[in-house]
Amino acid sequence: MTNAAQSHQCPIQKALSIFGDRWSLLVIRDVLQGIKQFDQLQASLDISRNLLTQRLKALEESELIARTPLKLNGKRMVYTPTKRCIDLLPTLIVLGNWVDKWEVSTEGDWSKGVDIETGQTLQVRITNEDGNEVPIKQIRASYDLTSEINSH
Amino acid sequence: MTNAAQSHQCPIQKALSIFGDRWSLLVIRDVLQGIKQFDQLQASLDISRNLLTQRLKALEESELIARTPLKLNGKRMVYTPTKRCIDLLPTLIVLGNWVDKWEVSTEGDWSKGVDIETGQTLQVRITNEDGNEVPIKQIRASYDLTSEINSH
DNA sequence: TCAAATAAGTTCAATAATGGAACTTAATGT
DNA sequence: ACATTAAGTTCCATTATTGAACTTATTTGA
Repeated sequence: MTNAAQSHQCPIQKALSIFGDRWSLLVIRDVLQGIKQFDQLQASLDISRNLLTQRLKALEESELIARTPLKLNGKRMVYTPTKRCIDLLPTLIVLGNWVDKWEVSTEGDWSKGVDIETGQTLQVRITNEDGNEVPIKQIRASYDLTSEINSH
Repeated sequence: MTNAAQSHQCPIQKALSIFGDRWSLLVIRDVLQGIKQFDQLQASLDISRNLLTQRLKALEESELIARTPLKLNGKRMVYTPTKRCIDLLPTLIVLGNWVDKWEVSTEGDWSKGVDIETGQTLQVRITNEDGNEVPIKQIRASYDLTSEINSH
């Protein structure tokens, strides 16, 4: 219980408090892919319906997903990503790139994002304020990782 | 149950199957920050000890964390990040940047990574193969998001 | 050297989260 | 009008997480 408070300030912790359960990020992925309706999400994810209801409600409250009637005052609903949700795309892309690099091929649609203009595969660069790429060994995460790198 | 198989091929799904529970990513964060011992991790995270045991074991099996005795044949253990774990840093940084952008300030150490050479804050760029930055609206995630962007 | 403190877990019972299946209610399509 | 589709809800079984006390071995310090 030494410094659990610190954890609470941490942005990673904050992010996990928003979509750090077993389903939310997959719901986000599907909504970003254009799946709009409850039953389609349920089928795509193979998630329990009551859980999907909960997750959608929570994501709506976090303003990551908007829930609007298909027709005015109708009961058929449509789920769409908000701007902040769309802004999670880079996160999903880096994560996808990591998996592609380190795990045996998963060959899904989501492997990498694609540049609409050129059709090219997207990459993620970590840069400093000068715009220069910073290699991982040169990153300090409030701790000097150069001493951490082992042989695995 | 339509295409749950598709989910299984997806790298996001794969990533979540490795560290997509409520604790693993925080364990990874702490280990990347240089926390090395069981009790220190437990105190920092305020996690139940038996769960921490489980998570460390799973992360070791996924080769994200190495568990080695502090002294040869000793019982005191040391947990360190593997290369693939260190390679998750960009993901953590993009995620942290997202939180910093969209959520009220959390002011933790982990806000952003830092370039050891210049001390500068790190940024994330999505680029195409030509090295040109690609704006989010120009990203296709197996679906054209330009039609998705709403007013939220 | 020997007792006290530290480290790394394990065990077990209580609580919370998730999963599965059937059910309700309203809107569509024919 | 009638069958079907869509969006949930309800309820129970299963699994995961939590909290606290307990074990075992290792250090540390008087």
